[in-house]
Amino acid sequence: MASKTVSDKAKWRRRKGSKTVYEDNDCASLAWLLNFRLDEFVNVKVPDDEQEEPKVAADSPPAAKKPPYTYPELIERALRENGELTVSAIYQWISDRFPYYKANDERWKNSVRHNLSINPHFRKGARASQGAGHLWSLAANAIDLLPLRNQFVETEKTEEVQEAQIIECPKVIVLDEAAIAAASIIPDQDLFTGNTMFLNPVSTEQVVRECGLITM
DNA sequence: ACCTGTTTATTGCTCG
DNA sequence: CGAGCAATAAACAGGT
Repeated sequence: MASKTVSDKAKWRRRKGSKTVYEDNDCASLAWLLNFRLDEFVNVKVPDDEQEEPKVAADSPPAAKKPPYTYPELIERALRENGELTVSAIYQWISDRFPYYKANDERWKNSVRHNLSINPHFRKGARASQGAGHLWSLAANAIDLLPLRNQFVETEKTEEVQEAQIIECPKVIVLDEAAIAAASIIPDQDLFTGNTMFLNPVSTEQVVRECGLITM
């Protein structure tokens, strides 16, 4: 909070680093999605079934620790449980379960909004019935990728295979991205809860076309 | 005015 | 050590 006395020049100088990752080229930007985001979800956080809240959440004492979940994970869980939520409902869900976020603190809410915006895992839906804001839902159900990632986690050796796919087979990336995008808007089943997620019925082809994923 | 959503910047941490 | 990511902060625009 305090240390924000940076000159504008410094700001402009900085902004190259991590941004280029998902802006500069289509395939690479999607590769990162496959590469780390799903990996995180599968790898660490989502235990077999409903372990739900970490021990902290159950009946946590005043000095609640920060949950070992990233914001995307928290949001994802909220959305998996509820399908579609408004931003404020997501706030509610998180603060209900994690006393750490009980405080009416603008910081973590800002982070939640930030994550919703920048993370392709989340998809902005229709406007909420009343008030400002939209309904948010999970974009990629990763129905194919989750098991895939599990394997990778289990056997580290296969990491090379994974890399090879991403680097050597752009088409795979394109198709995966199409699958992800399509999965987000086609009725599908949630891997963990079994919830059916209905959104706009759009064909994979259409998604591919509209996203400009067909290059040849 | 407030809430929501987007974007940019910065910092800290992890990993190769 | 550099690159990349998560978290955080903040500015800004649009909607109600």
